[in-house]
Amino acid sequence: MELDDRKRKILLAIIQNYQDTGEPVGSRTISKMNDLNYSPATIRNEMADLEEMGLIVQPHTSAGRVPTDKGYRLYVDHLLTNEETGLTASEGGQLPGTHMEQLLSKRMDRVEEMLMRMAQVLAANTQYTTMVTGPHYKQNKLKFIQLSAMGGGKLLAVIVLNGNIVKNNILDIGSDIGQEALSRLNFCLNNNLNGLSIEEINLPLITKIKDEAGENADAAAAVLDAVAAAFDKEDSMPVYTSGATNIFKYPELADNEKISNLINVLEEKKELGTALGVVSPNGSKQDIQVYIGDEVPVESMKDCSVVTATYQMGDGVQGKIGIIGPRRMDYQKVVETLKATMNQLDGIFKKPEE
Amino acid sequence: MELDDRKRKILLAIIQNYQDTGEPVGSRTISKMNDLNYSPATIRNEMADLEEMGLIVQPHTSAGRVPTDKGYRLYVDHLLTNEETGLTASEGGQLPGTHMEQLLSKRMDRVEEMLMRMAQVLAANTQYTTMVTGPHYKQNKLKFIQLSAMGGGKLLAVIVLNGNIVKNNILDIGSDIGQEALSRLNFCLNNNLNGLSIEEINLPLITKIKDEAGENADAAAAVLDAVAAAFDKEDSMPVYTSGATNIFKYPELADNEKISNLINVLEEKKELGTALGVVSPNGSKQDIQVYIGDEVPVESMKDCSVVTATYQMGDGVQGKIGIIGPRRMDYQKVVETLKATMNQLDGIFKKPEE
DNA sequence: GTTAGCACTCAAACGCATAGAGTGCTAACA
DNA sequence: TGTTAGCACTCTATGCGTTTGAGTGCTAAC
Repeated sequence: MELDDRKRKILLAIIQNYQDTGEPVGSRTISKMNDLNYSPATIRNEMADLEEMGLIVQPHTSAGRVPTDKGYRLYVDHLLTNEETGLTASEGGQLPGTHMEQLLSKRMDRVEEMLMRMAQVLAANTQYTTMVTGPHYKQNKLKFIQLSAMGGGKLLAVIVLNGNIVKNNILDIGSDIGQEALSRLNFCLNNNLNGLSIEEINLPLITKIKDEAGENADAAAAVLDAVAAAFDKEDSMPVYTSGATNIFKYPELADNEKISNLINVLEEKKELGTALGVVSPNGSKQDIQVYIGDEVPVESMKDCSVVTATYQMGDGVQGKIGIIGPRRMDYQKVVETLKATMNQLDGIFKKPEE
Repeated sequence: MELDDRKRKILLAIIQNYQDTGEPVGSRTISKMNDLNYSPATIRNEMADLEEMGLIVQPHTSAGRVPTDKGYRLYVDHLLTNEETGLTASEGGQLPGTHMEQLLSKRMDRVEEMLMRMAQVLAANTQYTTMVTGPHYKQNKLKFIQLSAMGGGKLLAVIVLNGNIVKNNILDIGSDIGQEALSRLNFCLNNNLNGLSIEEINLPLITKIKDEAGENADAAAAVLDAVAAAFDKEDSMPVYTSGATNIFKYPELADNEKISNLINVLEEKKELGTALGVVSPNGSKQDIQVYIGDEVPVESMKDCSVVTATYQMGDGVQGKIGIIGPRRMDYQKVVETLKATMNQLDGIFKKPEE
């Protein structure tokens, strides 16, 4: 069966109406809309066709129609490829970037705090739940290491990776090292390791470093362990969430067990990496992905939809932002908000780098 | 009216029964218990007295009795002052410290991760919600500062406070400083500041440092700002939570709006400091506090009870652990679990310090 | 002081009728 | 041939009266 123009219009009308109300949409409602001057009976015939095509369903025999995942997919694909469609602009309310602009222009030095705030603002603006991963490096390299004596046989190793990702490690090396020996060890490590990726730190190099370190070989080994840990991806991928309680606003998600599962995933931050998907190695700038219902790769989110975007921080550092809402999420608004946010982020991170 | 022994026994029986079931307790239920061989009518008379004393109430005329906050308070005070009361030991299930022992014996170097895990284990063991503050210093002092050049006019300032609390700050100072000048600045700052508390860094000292820094006075000022930020308490008090979804298990908290508010507070971590109370300056070792219902200082937790404990990490560093559950929380189990946890923490942090 | 008995209360559960939104089908119409 | 009015039918949600049962307070007897 063919999806002609009238059918498409009706599908769109159903989706829009369902987005607003959350209730199944009947033929009479559609027939009363301005641009569709047909009787309910005609609409009903078309609806029967749309149902046959798997784009809408009835929750029960005598109810209106609700879009299926397939129906939403059609709508979203249409939305993403063809920007200025017959869809009305996201109606009024808060302008997507209003608060965001002030927030981002502050240019906080603590990137993490900024990301947290960003999650909060996005959640408040969209009324959905937001998750943001910390910055993540494509192909990470060691910038430099700084060792300091802490007394009590402890050594502070500050490890800085490309993209200014800083990791602290307090190492217990048994006994204190003299100031001069520490300087030498510091120099030795930096001399041998700076600019290398984790793969380039191989056994011969490690042996060489231990040789050069002499009596402080143990300390050198401890620092190398810390370096390995600093490169560990899991570790360097914190996820910030905000607006988890927004899901209470959508009655179709109101099942207590489901809410509980979802909030649990958000709190324990276990599967959020999966939900956000992999950062595509050579992804385009605004790599916006939409997962609808069952398409979401996390079990407890299969009643929701998730929209993700990749942010670029210059210098090859990037991360992901995800917005979780009900299936009947306002995809248009969310996609627009994400695009605007990405643009602003780009502007801020590009300028001061030059 | 006097609270004689029989009345106390009946109150205890009501509390225990209500803890198990969450339902109002009737006179017949109490009368069937082993150690109270009285007819329901007798029990009813006593119950009427207990109600008059404000220790129990009826949710409605023809319902059983439920303990009031005042009733719980009596019970908890009794529990805390007089350890080995007629109360049966916390019955079976998971031995409080089982997993905790393995966890803590690992002695992770990353204290924060350990605290997060601790929150998780406590939540799993108790089936309540847990919050843990990061380590917090009573009267904090600067241990040392380490400056490193990062290129691009950026400076990495690593600030270490007493108790090995490490803060990173990337400072933008406009133009790079030469290696030698940086060494001098580093020495100057450490020479003047090490061992001082925030109050001791006063204007004359700041002027002196700027003088000594000479042309790098701006950079010195930036570092001093970073030091002030490092001392900022709000900033150094992360709160980890776990088991937020455990509240779904208790039907008396099942009101969606209340759950939403509570989870929101837990997620945004706003008022958790208030909920955990102030760390008492000269508190005893295991400073266990119980807040029942309306006693909890946070609005959205007034339907819950909160039990807090102070943990000591040696060297004057301490923090707070809080457990949030329904009013009918198993106070005995929670208090015991917390005490056991505190003891284990003490053992671990004391030993390697000597 | 304790207990049996009884009338009373109230929330929750149940059954049942009703309203109303919406459908599919058929037949008539342009 | 596409569109529409009309109608019988379906199914959920709502409201309402009834019943059930747990529990109480009071009184009178032990």
